[in-house]
Formats: sequence, structure tokens, C-alpha cells
Amino acid sequence: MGAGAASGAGKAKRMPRAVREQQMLDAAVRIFGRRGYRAASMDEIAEVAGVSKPLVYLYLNSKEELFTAVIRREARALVSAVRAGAEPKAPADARLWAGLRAFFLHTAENPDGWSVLHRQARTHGEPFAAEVTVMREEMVAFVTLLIAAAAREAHSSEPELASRDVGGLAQALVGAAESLADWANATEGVSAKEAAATLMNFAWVGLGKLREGERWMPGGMPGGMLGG
Amino acid sequence: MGAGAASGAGKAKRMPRAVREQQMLDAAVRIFGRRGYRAASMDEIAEVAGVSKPLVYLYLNSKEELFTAVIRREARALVSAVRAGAEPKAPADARLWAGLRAFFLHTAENPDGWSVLHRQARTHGEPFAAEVTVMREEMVAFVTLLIAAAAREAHSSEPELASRDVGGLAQALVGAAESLADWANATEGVSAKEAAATLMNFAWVGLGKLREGERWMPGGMPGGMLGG
Amino acid sequence: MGAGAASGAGKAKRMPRAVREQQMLDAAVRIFGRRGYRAASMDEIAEVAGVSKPLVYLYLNSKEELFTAVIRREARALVSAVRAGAEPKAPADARLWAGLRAFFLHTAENPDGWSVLHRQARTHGEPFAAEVTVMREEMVAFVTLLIAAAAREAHSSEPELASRDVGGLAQALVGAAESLADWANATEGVSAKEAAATLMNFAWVGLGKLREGERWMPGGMPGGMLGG
Amino acid sequence: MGAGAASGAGKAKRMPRAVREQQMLDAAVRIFGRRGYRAASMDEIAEVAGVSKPLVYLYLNSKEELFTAVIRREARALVSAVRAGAEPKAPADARLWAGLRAFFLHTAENPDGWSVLHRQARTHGEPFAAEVTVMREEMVAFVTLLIAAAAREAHSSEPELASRDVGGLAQALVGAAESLADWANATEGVSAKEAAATLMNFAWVGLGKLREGERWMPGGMPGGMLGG
DNA sequence: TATGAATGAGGATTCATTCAT
DNA sequence: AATGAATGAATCCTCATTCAT
Repeated sequence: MGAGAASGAGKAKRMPRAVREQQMLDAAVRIFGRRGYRAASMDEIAEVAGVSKPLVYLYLNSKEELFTAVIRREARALVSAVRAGAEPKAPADARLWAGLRAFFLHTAENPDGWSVLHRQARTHGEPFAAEVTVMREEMVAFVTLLIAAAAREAHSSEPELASRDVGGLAQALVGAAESLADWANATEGVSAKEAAATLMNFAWVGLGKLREGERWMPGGMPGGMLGG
Repeated sequence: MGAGAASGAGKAKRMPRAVREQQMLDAAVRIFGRRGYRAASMDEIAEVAGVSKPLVYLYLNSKEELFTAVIRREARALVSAVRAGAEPKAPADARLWAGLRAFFLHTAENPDGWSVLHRQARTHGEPFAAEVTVMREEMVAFVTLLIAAAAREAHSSEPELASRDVGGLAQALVGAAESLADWANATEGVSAKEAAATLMNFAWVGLGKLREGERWMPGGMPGGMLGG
Repeated sequence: MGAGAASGAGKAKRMPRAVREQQMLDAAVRIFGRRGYRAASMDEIAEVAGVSKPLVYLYLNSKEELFTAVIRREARALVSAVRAGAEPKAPADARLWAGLRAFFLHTAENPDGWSVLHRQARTHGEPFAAEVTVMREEMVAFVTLLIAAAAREAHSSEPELASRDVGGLAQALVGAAESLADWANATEGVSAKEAAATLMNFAWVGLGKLREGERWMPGGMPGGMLGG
Repeated sequence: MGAGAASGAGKAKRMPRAVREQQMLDAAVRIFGRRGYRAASMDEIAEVAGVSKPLVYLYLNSKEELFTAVIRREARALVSAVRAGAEPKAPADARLWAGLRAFFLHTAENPDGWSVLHRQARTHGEPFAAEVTVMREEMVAFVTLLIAAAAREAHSSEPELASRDVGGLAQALVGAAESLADWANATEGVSAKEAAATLMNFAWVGLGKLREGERWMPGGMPGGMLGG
């Protein structure tokens, strides 16, 4: 009780607000992530946090605000993780690779937080979905940026990819990443690195060819793009 | 109101069980899709269905069974739609294209059903998630099959894609499709066809190159794959 | 389907009212006896009776009336059984013995009916308890009569048992019989005859001595009645 | 309303859990005893207890547990009352007499509790019946013990009563007592003491004679046991 | 004679939230 | 800084009962 903050789930009483708040958010992430917003009960959250219910209300006001706080904290953590991986001066492909690795690693290490962001928050009405949308747009913007950077680095003579195409591609990439994160979390023996590699290969190679002007078209060129 | 049965959404009483059941499922898809499993109330479902609550219980037994019935009906409908698009004898790329188009069309036309399948069912515990997993695996299998078929049709001399790669790719593709479906649903002015095209381009081109042996590797070939 | 009434649980349609009614009462005895009045559902009764619910209402009007009808039928059956055993001209002890035997036999053979009379009917409010009270009073009266008859037959010179005493004794006897019926029903290997013998021994012997003027008194005669 | 805490059944708020719990149990005994398990509503119990329904659930968890708690409390109270009356060193007849008096007094003073134990608990399925069976067996054991003690005290030379006989007798006695308790409760002007005396006379005298070897037998000794 | 379709009313249980200390 | 005591408002589900045929 002298110097040093208590950490862990001990039954320490009378600790500073900031610490208590984090304990509550930790508990909330866990419960919300596992049970979902509606099924999570303030009772259980308070119990897991090791405090009384009124204290949760004193600090976080309501279930809705608590959930929002959780979403924000987790979103910030994920975005930070992804950003932290990418050195600003590295080439675009290296940055994408680093970002993907960080993404899969973070989601694998924080399954409850990932569940809150990817499943729960988007599943329950407007106050929350918006919160995640903001984060997702940051992600999409990040990827869009990298695609553009890649194009610049290639200083190719081919026409730019239309910005609408870029938007769709970024969406698809982020969606694929999200889906793979779930898959990696659920599938025994699929590591974050493998998931990242799978996606990177797929994305980068396809992206390159697209830039070279190849397209698939209904009716297709005979022999198709698969032909040798 | 003389002769002739009322048809349409009117307040007709006393209709055969099968009909009433579909009305209930329609209402349930809507409410579950918009509110989520927990937040949806049997009261509201009954009201929207235009019947009393006891009748809902008489026919569908419990909230859980009702939700399961909804999931099954919607899953079946989606799978059928996707399958219906693809002529069995067409080349693999045409079949994938048709499947994607059907997928985006169906999800766009049945946003509530899509929400139930993609968001709600997977968000709430084991009885339901499993139900969707079955469907999703059907989808992944379908895509995996097409990738393999594409390879065969190309009768190229290059080595087969490793089956692990194929698994990851199929996952990524399905995930990207799911994500794009949400995006198309939420974004004004993005049609199902465009979404399908974006993904098809991305997927098919990348796939072709992958089969040709191109890979992205950490550390990368200088100049990257984007270079001309 | 030709001549002869269908009996048993078959699915015969269109049978005379009297028969259908008995089927319903049979089902009702069973369900009421096992579940209790409140827990028994008209649904289950109708199902066990092999008819639709509206028919039960058509014939028996309401749950309350149905239960009353059941009580009456079972009460009548039990009283008849007890009376049937006792030849009017036999000596009092023989008649009591015969009555007891019949009682224990009937309750053993109709556990559901006995449950309805002894447990369920008396447990649920006034309309029903009264119904059983009538029957019980008949029983008590029967026993009272026998005690009196026994006294007459003994044409002893000792003073009559006070009528209040007789009342209490009859109550005690009937109560003991009821209790033993439950015990015999619940205890593996205790036959109706044994139960009857136990009670008869106990009752008749005690009765005899009481008539002879022996009494137990607080403070007791030293050595007590047990002394040799 | 000035200084001083309100005591009694007033609408005092905020009292310690233990107190509130007893109030709830008091209310529950009353409602369960009068209406029966199924017909009793948690709403009414809460109202009679002077609290809100959620508080009842907070403290007693469910209707089932509440009923069980009630049964246990009442059973314990009855057994204690019966035991308290009997001085361990007194002769067997005095102990039986004291026990009977206490029994009839307690049941007369707690008709709702007695109803719960004797009627309601035994009428509704297994979780509850078992609870009472335990208590009843304690009673039977108590009586059995006294019969045996009586035999010892008499140190007579006659053969012991067979243990099976003793079992049946104890059952009959307890059953008779239960039945008389109902009768005394229902009949204006029958006091606990009178009920006890009636039974004591009947039981003790009969018991004595039985020990002396008298028996009633089918076919009987001519003239019967009633004869002088 | 017989039933498929339908409901009003009520009951157990849970939950987010607030007082009073 | 922290909590034991307490509740209004839903929510799921069941049941006795009735129409219309």
C-alpha cells in the first residue's frame, strides 16, 4: 500500500478515480464483448470490476455512456496499434504490411475488444454504430492513402485508378481484413502473421495488375485472365 | 366487402396456419434485423405481424425458435439466390460473377434479412451463430470450388495453389463480399452491380496472378509489384 | 366400426356424448391428480382425452365445473366401494373391517382419484373443498354409526361414550385411514390388507378398552396403562 | 412521527435485510397457506410484505426458493414446538402428551403455516414434498421412539411389538394427529387440549392393550372385543 | 358432433437506475 | 470515495376461453 499502484483484480479499496475507471472499462469490455450490449448486465460488470453498482453509475453515468466509453477506448487502441506499426517513411507496401500485421495481432490479443468493435457496436442502434463508423473510416482512409501512395511510388504512365474504384477497393480490403480477423480468432492454428500474409498477397498482387489496366468483364475475354 | 377475399396486408382474420406463419416470419425478420435479438420484443413482432402474441407462441414456440426459424428461412433464401444465378455449365468466372451479382442484389433487396444473417445471428450466442456458420461454410465451399474450377479451366502448367492458400482466399473473398454488401446498402448511389464488379475485378485479377506464381514478400522485391 | 362401442384410447370419432364425457373425466382425473388443479392445463386434458379443447368446453363448460365433476365422480366411486364391502347385517366389527379393506383397496387402485380427493380438492379454495367435505362427512358418519352399533351389540352396562368423544374418535379414525392410504401407496411392499389390519387392530382394541372406561389422564395413574 | 423509529407493521423503509426477509416470509406463509403454491402470486406476496417485487427476488431468488424457505421455516418451528414441550426425562406417556398438546397448539396458532406444511407442500411436486417428508419422518421417529420407550418402561414380559407394527402405528398416529389438527382448526369450539386428549386416550389405551397381546382378527372372536 | 384459429389477461422474472448514508 | 437498500418498467411466456365453420 505504500508506493506503486495496485494492479490486478485485488480487492483494494479507495483508489484514485482514474484507476477505478479503467478497471470498470476492463470489466465492461469483457462483458460487453462476450454477452453483447443488451445481454450484458450492469450487475455483472460491477461485480467483475470489483465495485458496487452505484460507483459505476457515479463514474460512467449510464449503460449507454459506459458502452460508448468502451467503444472509444477500444477503437483508439486499435487505430493506435495499426498506426504504430507503419513507419511513415517506408514504402507503401511495407506500411500496408506492417499495418495488417499489427491489426491481426491486436485483434488476436484483444478478442473481447475486437468483438465489441466489430460485432456488438455495429449491431446495436445508432448511438454506437456511428462511433465505430468513425474508426472504420479512419482505417479505410489509411488504406486509401496507401493505395494512392503506391501509385505515386510506381510513377507509372498508366491512368490513375478512378477514385471510386479506390474507395471500393479499400472497403473490400478492410472488410476482408475484418473477416479474416474473425477467422483467425476462431480457427485453431491460424496465426496473425499468416492471415496478414494471405491478405497482403491477394491485395497487393491484384492491386498491381489493376493498375496495369487489366480488368475482368462480363462475357470476358476468351481465355480469360486465368489463361497462361 | 361483398364477395371476394381480402388480399394484401389488410387486417384479414382467420387465415390458414401456413400463411400466418409466413406473416410472422416476415415481421420477425424486420424487427430482429433492425433491433437485434435481445432488443426485439415479441410484443412488437406480434403487432407488426398483425396477430396476438399467443398466436406467435402457438405457432413458433419461443423467441429462440422464432429467431432460429427466421435465420433458417433467410439463409436458405440467400443461398438459393446465389445458386440460382450460376448456370452449372458456364465457365468459372461467369459463375462467380453471376453469384456475386445475385448476392449483392439479394442483400440489397432484403436488408433486414441480411442484417439478421450477417449481424444479429452471429452476435448472439451459440444456438444461432452455428446456424449461420453452416450457411457461411456453404458459401465458402462454393467459392473454393470456383477457384479450383478456374484453375482447372486454365489447365496451366504452374503448380496448384496450396489448399491452405485457397482456404484463406475464399475466406477473404467472402468476407470482402459481406463487407461490401454492408457498404453498398449504407452508401447512397452504390448499386449491387458496381459492388459486384469491384470485387470481381479485384478478386479475379489477383487470383490469376497468384496462380502465375507472383507473390508479395516481406522485404519485397525492390520497386515492388506495382512497378511497370 | 360396425357394432360395439369403441373403448380404450383409440381415435374413434363421433361417439355418443356419455362415452366422450367419461373419456374426458378419465383424462381429467389423471391430469388433476398428478399436476394439481392449477398446474393442470385444459390443453393437456383435452389431448389426453383425445378430443379438441372446444369439445371439452362444450360438454363441461369450464375448468371449475370439470374439476367439480371429477371430484363428484371420484367421491361417489369411493363411497360406493366402501359401502359395497359392508354387509348391512354383519356385526359392526366385520363391517368396519370390510369397509377399511375396501377403502385401502380402492385408493390403491385409483391413486389419481385418491390424489384428487385427498390432496388436490382440499387444497384449492372453497368451491372444491366443500365437495369433499360432504364425502368425508359421509365417511365419518359411517364410522360413527359403526362405533355406536358396536356399543349396542355389546349391550354393556357401562355408560355410553359421550357423543363428542365419538365424534373425535371417528375423525381420528378417518384421518388415520387417510394417512395410512398415502403411506401404503407410497411405501413399496405395504399392501392394502396390511394397512387395514394395522388400523383395525389399533382402532378396535382401543375402542373396546375405552368403552370399558379406561382413560389416560395427565399425571397418569402410576404404572400407567402399559404396566403388566 | 417526530423522533423515534417506527415499529410494528407500518410502512417503514430501509430496514436491514434480515428483518425484511422475515417480513417476506411472513407474507409468503400467509399467501401460500391460503391460496396454494400455484395460485399464490409473487405480486400479492410482495404487496402483503410491503415491498416491491424485485426486492423479494433479490432476497429470495425465485418463487420456488421462496416456497422452500417458507416450508423450512415452518417445519423447523413446528418440530421445535413439539420438542420443546417434552421434557427428556419424563415418562413416555407424559412426553407424548406434551408433544401432542404442543402440536395441536402450534397448528391452531399458525393455521397458515400448518396449511403450507400439511396441504400445499405435499400437493405440489417433488422439490417441496421431499422437504416435508423429512419433517414428517422426524415426527414419526419421535413417536416411534416414545412407543418403544413406553414398552421399556413397562418392562413387561410380553413379546415386543414387531417393528413393522410399530411403523404402521406411528404412521397411523401421526396421520390421526394431522387429521385432528385440521378438524380442530375447522370446528368451532374444539380446543387443542381436547383434540390432544381425544387422541391420547385413543392411542395410549389401544397401545397398552396391543402390547398385552390383544388383537382383532378377521372372523373375530364371537362377541367381538367390545363385549364385556 | 366436432375443430382449427384466435385472444385477453395475468404471472414469473430481470434490469437499469436511484436514494440515503 | 463508496455502498446496502429499494423500485418502475419491461419482457417472455402460459392459460382459460371463445368464434366461425
